[in-house]
Amino acid sequence: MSAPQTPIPYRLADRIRDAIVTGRYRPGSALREQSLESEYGASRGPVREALRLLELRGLTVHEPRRGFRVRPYTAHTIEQIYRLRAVLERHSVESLIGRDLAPLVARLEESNRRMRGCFVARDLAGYLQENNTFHRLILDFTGNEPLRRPLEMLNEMAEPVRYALLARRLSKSRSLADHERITGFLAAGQILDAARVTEAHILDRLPMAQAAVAEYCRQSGTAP
Amino acid sequence: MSAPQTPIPYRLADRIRDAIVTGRYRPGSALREQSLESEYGASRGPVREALRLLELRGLTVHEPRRGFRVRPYTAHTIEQIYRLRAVLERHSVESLIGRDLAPLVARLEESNRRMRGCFVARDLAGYLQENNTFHRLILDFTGNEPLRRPLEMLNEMAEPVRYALLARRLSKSRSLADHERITGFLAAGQILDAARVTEAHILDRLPMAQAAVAEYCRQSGTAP
DNA sequence: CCTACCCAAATTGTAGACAAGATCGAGTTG
DNA sequence: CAACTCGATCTTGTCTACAATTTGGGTAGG
Repeated sequence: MSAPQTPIPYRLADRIRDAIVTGRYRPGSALREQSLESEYGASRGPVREALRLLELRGLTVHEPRRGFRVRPYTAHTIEQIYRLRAVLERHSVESLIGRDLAPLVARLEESNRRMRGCFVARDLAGYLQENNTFHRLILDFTGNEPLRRPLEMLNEMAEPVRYALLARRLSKSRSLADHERITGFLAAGQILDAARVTEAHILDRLPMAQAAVAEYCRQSGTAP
Repeated sequence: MSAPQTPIPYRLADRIRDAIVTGRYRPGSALREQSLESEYGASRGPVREALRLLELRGLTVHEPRRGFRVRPYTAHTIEQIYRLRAVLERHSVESLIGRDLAPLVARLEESNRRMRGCFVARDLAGYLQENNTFHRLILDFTGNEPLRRPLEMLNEMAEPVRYALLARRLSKSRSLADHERITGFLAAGQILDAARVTEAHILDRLPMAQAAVAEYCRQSGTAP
C-alpha cells in the first residue's frame, strides 16, 4: 500500500548535496563519517554509501584512509568544467541529427513557457530548475546513456557556483532568450546552428561563474 | 615497517574488473553480494564498496533493491562511447594550447619507443597497456581534473570490447603510427592538427569495435 | 631547530542479526 | 488457456558492536 521507499543512502545523499550546494559544507572540508552519522541519524553503511553516491555526482572526493572531502574548487577548475560542459552539450545537440525532433521541440517550447512564467513571477529558484530541465530534456531525447553520467557530473560540480550566483542575483536572464533561439533552430531542423548556440550559451556564463567562485571558496585545502 | 596497504575494496574492485573485462562475468548478469563474498573471501561491506567503485569506473550499474549488474552493452552503446571518447580526447589535446610541450613530447616519444618494442616482441598485452599510457600521459599533462573521471569511465567501459578485439588479434597496429603522428604534430607545436588526428584515431576503430561487441554480448538483460 | 617516538582520532574490516522488498512458482480464477 | 494471487525463498538494506590499521599531530630528546 505504501509507496516503495527509496533507500536511506539516496535520501541522505540528497540532503548532504543540499548542504554542499548551499555552502554549509565548505569546499575542501572533511566530511567525517561519525559527524554525519549523528547529524542525520543514520549508521555507517548508509553514510559511506551516500558519500560514494556523491562522488559519482562529482560533489565529493575520496582518498583511501584519509576519508571524504567536499570537492575543492579553483577558478581554473571552474573554467575547465564550463569548457567541458560546452563541448558535451554541443555534442549532445549534434547527435540529434537525423531524428524527428517534433516531440522534443514541443516539450522544449513548454519548458520555455514555464521558464517565462518563472521569470515574470521573479521565481528565481523555479527559473534555475527550469533551466536545468531544458538541458535534461535534450539529453534524455538523445538516448545517449554514456553521455548522461559525465554531463550530470559536470552539472552538479557547477551547481554550488550557480547557487552562489543566484544568491547575488546575477545573470538574470540571458538563458531564456538563448533557449528560445535553440528551440527555434531545432524546430527548423538547423541542428548545427542549435549546437553552436548551445556551446556559446554555456561559455557566455563562464566569466560570471569565475567571478562567483571567489565568493564560494574560502578555505580550499587543495591536497594533492 | 610494513608497506601501507591499499584497502580491500580497491583490490577487490580490480579483481572483479578483470573478471568483467575478460568476459568471465557476462554483461547484464547479476553480481550477487553473497556469491562475491564467498568467492573472494571478503565480507559484505567491502564487497558493496568494491561494486560502487566499479560503478564509478563505469563497469557496473546499480538499481535500488535489485542489486548490481555488469553494465549491459549494445552496438549502439559502443558507438556512443567511441564518439564521446573522440570528442573528449580531442578536447584534451586542444586544451594544450599555449603550454610548453617539450616535457610531454619527451614522455610520449619514450612511450612510443616502448610500444614499438612491444610490437616487435608480439607482446599484445603490453602493447595495449602502452596504448592506454599514451592517452593518459596527455590527460595528466593537461592537468584537467574534471576531464579525468569521464574519460577514465569511457575508457573502462570500452575495455571489455578492446579485450575481445585483442583475443581475435584484430587491429594489430594502426595505433603506433597514429601515436607517432600525434607526437610529431605536438613537437612541431601544431596542436590543432594533433587534435584532429587524435579524434580520427579513435573513430577509426569504431567499426572494429562494433564487430567485436557482438562477440562479447551474449545474454544482454537490458532492463529498463 | 630537527628527528623519533607516542597517542588520540578517524577510517577500515568483520560478524551477526533482523527487516523490507523482489523473485519465482504453485495454485486459483475468469 | 491466460492472467492473477498468494506465499516461500532469496537478496538487498540497515543497525550494532568490536577489532585492526593508519594518519596526524604533539611531545620529548638530541
